[in-house]
Amino acid sequence: MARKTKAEAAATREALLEAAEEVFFAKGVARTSLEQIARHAGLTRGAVYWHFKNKGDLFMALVEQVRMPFQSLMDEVDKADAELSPLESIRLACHAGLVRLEQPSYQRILSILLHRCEFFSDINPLDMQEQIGNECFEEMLNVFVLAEQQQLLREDLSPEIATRLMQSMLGGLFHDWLRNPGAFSIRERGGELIDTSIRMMQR
Amino acid sequence: MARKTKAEAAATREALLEAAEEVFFAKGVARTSLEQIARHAGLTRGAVYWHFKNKGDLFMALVEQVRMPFQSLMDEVDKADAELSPLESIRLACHAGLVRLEQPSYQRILSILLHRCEFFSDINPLDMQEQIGNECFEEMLNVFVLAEQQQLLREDLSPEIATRLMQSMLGGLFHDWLRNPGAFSIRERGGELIDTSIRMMQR
DNA sequence: GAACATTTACATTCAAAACTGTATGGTTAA
DNA sequence: TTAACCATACAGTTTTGAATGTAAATGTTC
Repeated sequence: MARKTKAEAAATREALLEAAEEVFFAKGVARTSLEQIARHAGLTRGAVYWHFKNKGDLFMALVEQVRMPFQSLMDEVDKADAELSPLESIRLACHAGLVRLEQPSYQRILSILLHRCEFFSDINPLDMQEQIGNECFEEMLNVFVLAEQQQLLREDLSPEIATRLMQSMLGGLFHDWLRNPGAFSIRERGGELIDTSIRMMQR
Repeated sequence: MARKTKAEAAATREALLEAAEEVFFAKGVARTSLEQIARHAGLTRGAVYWHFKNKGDLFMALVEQVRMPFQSLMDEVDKADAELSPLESIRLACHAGLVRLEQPSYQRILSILLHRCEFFSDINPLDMQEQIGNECFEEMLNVFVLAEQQQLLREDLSPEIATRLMQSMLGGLFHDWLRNPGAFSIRERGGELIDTSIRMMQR
């Protein structure tokens, strides 16, 4: 095969990732072969083995794209309005997270990670799930601590429990929704749950 | 091989299910072969193909064991004390659910269903997850409606939203915990979340 | 800047392993 | 005697990783 330019090579790498995303989503990770991915991208397994070490490596590269730290959502909100109360900031940041979920690619990769893959030879998707969750937890906790310092939280609610409540609720919601995104609107139902949660939490 | 008595045959069927449970849990469903399951039970693939049609059939038989309708938890609570307020009934039923999760077999099968299996040829674990969730939802909703009729719920909280909040929160909690049951005590953390949720929900 | 050498970016081919489903065989409970 | 219960043997497919081929892009030298 003729050698491609660096830009073309990068493009085929992207094409492989996109193909993997689609086939993984459609058939699950375990039941898709590298052959199928390559063909779906109009290439052969040679290309796959050139750009990635193996299936696990390809999977890792795919999931690397979905890091959604809570911090960036907060920044997004703070930039729009710097004078928000901590609870309102959390509320809006959660809403911003829902908006991001409307991006189809984002949706598919998250769905693959949560519902369409198992163990791997040396890859453990559960660890990735946990890592992403922990990052968000730490960042949200800081804001809830701020809310408590300003005496905005109910007296019988600690920042730790508040954070866990939000995390678990959102996590469960995402799981349910990604299982069947057509069943209901995530912005609508998620928005309701977020708003009522925050409302119940404030003093 | 010599023919076994009916009781012995039933015992080997159970042994196969138990072996499947352990190997599925340890290696994930996709990456375990029927050979491995049979050997782990001290048998051969012949036994597997006699008792089950194929891997999907074996998987179905395994998951059939974990139906946990919310109703049975409520009954369990009602039997202990018939004069409970609806909110207290829900609270105790959720606690009872946490207790059931301590049963190792229960834990493993649920973990397989949630985290250790993908699609199948004709089996879709996501449908099972959804079905189990929906059953619990309907039953819990009824009790929350009762709570509203007795004016025990916050005025700004509908029974539907209350139910969804509890469901999502518990679902997210289970997912997190089953990912790594050693990380924290489900009864402790789950108990906290349940209690605070109910407390925040009441008028 | 032209000629040459070297990599790159894949396609193609090959051997090996793993897994499945079925078919067959043997023994004993019914 | 029959057929349940399971072991064993067999054929077939699928997938993987590595080896090999190759033409163009890139680097190097003068």
